[in-house]
Amino acid sequence: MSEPNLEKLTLELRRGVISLAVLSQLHQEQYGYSLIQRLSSLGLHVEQGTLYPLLRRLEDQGLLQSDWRVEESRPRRYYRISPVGERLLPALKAEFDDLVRAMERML
Amino acid sequence: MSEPNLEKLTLELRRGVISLAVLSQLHQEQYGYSLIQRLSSLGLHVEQGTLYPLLRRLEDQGLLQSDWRVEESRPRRYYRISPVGERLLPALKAEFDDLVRAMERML
DNA sequence: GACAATACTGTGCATTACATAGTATAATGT
DNA sequence: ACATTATACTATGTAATGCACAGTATTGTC
Repeated sequence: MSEPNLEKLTLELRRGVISLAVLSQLHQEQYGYSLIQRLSSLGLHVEQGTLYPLLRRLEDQGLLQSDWRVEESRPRRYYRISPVGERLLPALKAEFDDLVRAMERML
Repeated sequence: MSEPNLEKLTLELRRGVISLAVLSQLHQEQYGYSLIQRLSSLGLHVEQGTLYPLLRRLEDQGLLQSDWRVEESRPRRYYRISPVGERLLPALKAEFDDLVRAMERML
């Protein structure tokens, strides 16, 4: 019998919503580090090793846009949601709401 | 650029909650096939290839118990939540509620 | 000048939903 | 009587991804 791990299960719970959370926060542009702090302040803790690859994946899929800026005190890559992402976000929100309602019927 | 796939994202969304949904429905014992139908009627569609391995994993982790019955018309494996699962379920529910609240703050 | 905070990149592992295929029995239709 | 559908499960392989871990480098702060 393998360990019954609450953390493993909650990990899976969080997993799905992270993309949604990221997309929802990038109407205003953000760089990775600031986004981590923002999500954290909203109650969603995401590791660097999770967020940075995720941002690259989402950009690779065309849902985000980014540019690298060196003018500021420190070089940063700024991300914002793309038009494709804007179109997709409401559908994803709707899916999430459906899921929440389904879970409410169960619990 | 790889395809921006809504299905891929919603897949990830559903992924985490499936375990929670399964645990929540097994206060009354169920066999796999009936559970699939029950979840489906509640709005959560789960494939056989997802549920059967999941049931075995959850049992392997000690969150479920099962027994194989041949007396009935057709042999079936009945699952129900274990005492360990009962203890863990409220914590998992709480995590889910936290997540939902965090998402509400974002969307 | 040591230390923490900031900001990013890269590699590798473990987990898991699903696709797909296969097995087998019971119920239903014609 | 026979075909089809619904029931019920097992098994294998793949792709995706969160995180651990390691590394790089700059900027405050004490």
